[in-house]
Amino acid sequence: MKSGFDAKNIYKFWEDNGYFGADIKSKKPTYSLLMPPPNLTGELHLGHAMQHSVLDAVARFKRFQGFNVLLLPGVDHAGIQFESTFDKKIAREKLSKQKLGREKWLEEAWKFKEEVYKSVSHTWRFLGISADWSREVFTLDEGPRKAVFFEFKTFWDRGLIYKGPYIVQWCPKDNTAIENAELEYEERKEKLYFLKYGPLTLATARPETKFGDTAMAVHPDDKRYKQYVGKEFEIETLAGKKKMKVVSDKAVDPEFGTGVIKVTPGHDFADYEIGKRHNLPIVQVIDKHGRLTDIAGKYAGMKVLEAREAMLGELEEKGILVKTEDYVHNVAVCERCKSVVEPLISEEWFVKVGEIAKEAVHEINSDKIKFLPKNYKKILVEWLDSIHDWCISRSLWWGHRIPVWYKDGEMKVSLDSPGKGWEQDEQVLDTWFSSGLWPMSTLGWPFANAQGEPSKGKGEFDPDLAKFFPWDFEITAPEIKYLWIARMIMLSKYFVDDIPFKTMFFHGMLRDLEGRKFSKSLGNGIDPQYLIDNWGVDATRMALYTYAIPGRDGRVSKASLDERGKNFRNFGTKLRNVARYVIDLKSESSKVKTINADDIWIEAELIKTIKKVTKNLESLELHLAVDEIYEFVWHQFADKYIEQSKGRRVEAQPTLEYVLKEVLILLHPFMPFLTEELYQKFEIKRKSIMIEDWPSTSK
RNA sequence: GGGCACUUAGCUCAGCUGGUUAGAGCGUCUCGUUUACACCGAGAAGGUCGGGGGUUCGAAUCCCUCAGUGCCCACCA
Repeated sequence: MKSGFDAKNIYKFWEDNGYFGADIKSKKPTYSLLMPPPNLTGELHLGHAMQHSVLDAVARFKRFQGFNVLLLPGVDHAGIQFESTFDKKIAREKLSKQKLGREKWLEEAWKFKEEVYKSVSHTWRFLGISADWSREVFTLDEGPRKAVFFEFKTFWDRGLIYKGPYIVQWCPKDNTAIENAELEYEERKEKLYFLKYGPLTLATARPETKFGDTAMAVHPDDKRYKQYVGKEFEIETLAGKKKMKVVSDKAVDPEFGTGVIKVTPGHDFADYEIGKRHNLPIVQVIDKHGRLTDIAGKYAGMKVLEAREAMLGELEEKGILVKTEDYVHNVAVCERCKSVVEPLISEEWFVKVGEIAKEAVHEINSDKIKFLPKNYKKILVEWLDSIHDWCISRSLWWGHRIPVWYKDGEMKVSLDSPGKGWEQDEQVLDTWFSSGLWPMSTLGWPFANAQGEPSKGKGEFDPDLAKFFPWDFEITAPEIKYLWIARMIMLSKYFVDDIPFKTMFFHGMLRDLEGRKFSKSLGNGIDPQYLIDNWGVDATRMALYTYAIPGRDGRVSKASLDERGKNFRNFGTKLRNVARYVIDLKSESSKVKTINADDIWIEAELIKTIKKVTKNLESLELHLAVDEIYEFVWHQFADKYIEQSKGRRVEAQPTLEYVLKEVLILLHPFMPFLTEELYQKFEIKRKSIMIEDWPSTSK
């Protein structure tokens, strides 16, 4: 290495020497790691820094062990999240979607994406991530675009995709349908209103949906109301009198409220089902902006909560509102923007995933995937067992546009425009529709062969897929286990008939001291760059590894991270001083090798440490590996052996050098920069510590 | 309502395929200006491993139970 030893130079030195690249022609055994693509909505956060550091440590370890390692990097376009971040940004510049128009908006969005990407990319290099940058993928790249089209086309041709008006969870703020898995529930203290409907009284939390009621329902076995079932009554509404039937349905809980419910098929999932069973009409009361429609008369245009407040007086006046009770229940909110979602009817695209999920369950139950922690196997199987059709359309602009074209009532599935006059579907595909293909689309699937034909699977025409798939290692946060992990397992099985990865590592969530997730809105985030600036990259990585335990959340604060950062910074200094003592200040080595009890002891301890660290790395318990090396270097090698060597320095020199060199290699996966710097001080050496061999214990 | 975790020193946490006096970092206290290092060294105090019960020669580690905390899923209007 020519110039100085700062991290930047070291990183460039590695990159220039091609140490990060995977070799498709290599005869060595393969070990592949897939980076979970971070969302391009801001800088990398601590969780990213942790998972990417883990990937890097494993990658470096496997290289030492002689594997042909592929660590493939990439980023995700993150549909809803990116779009709302970007819209907020342009709102500050007094711009909007309406003002810009789709084309211009997309143009600006891509510029913003590049901006954010730069910072992410910079942080990766700062962290020392040894990824194969020549293979980096963005989910909106041409490769994934074709993969997504292939996915859509295949589902379409096989009749698994359908479009139609269905009840969906609608986020009025993001203005798009979202999935159940994208919801959160918040406990709210609200009121339960008892309303008089003809001869019956019923309880509801949502009087504003009254305009959309098309029936009343009771439980079939409820003796109290048997006489009313099937009959029609005239009831008083705020928009005049209206005829309404009483139906019986087992979905009604006779214990709740009065045992009677109003059925609003347009704005409630359960009611929608009841409506289907009894052929009830659907009336839209709430529009896609969360406001009441014209049918609500003078309440039209009001937001849901406003309308609810506003209509209470009139309800009471007309004697419809009988009483109110305090009521605590869970309200569904959008996971991204936290606004209350409205179930409503919308024209959306769906995939029938039942059979695909079944196959995925078989795959998981065959234990070909090792889950860490292992209880995630059960968690995923349970979710897949009760899966419902996947709503894949989003009313957004940022994403893969639905590859369907219309002209004169005709419709065509095509990647690009079929010709003049064809209009493309306005909607884009759910982000996870493309992310679910990540394990394959990153390897060139499905058009990897020379003929440009879709591949049938891991065949001879897909050299990358054949070589690196399934991935040996994948890591992620537990929060996207259904959205992403389950989808990858389903889609891999369906399209290439295999598992996507052999080991699936779910790390814990880093939380603040109150146990809350880190989020921009809470402002409790800790920037990894802050830690790097204060304690250095290597120390930051070490601190993060102590939290990288499968399935265990970690509570951290700036202070607690500073504490660990400082500790490992000190450890780095310790190691630097050890190296100074051993190498810089070395006296002549003894020609005759004399071994005493101390030498035998330290070598035995070293062997023990190598064994433990190797085992811990194999089992992906990085926190234990870090602990072992720390203990050995500081308290055995430095405090004991080096202290005792001072009286017999010349004799001890070969052992000092031997142990130090082994230690540097053991530590390199975790502290790559410092170990490379110190390694370069040895006179007889390979060009880089990265091309050393993992210490052997057979000595 | 269902499921899954967690509860170990003042703080944040390791350890848990059962086995010598239960560990780390930080914090606290005592001592130390030795020629790698004060971003240091030597040493000390501090825990009935949430409560109770069981299995065992032996349990922080396995089983049952209770309590508290957290997370996930479902969701009743």
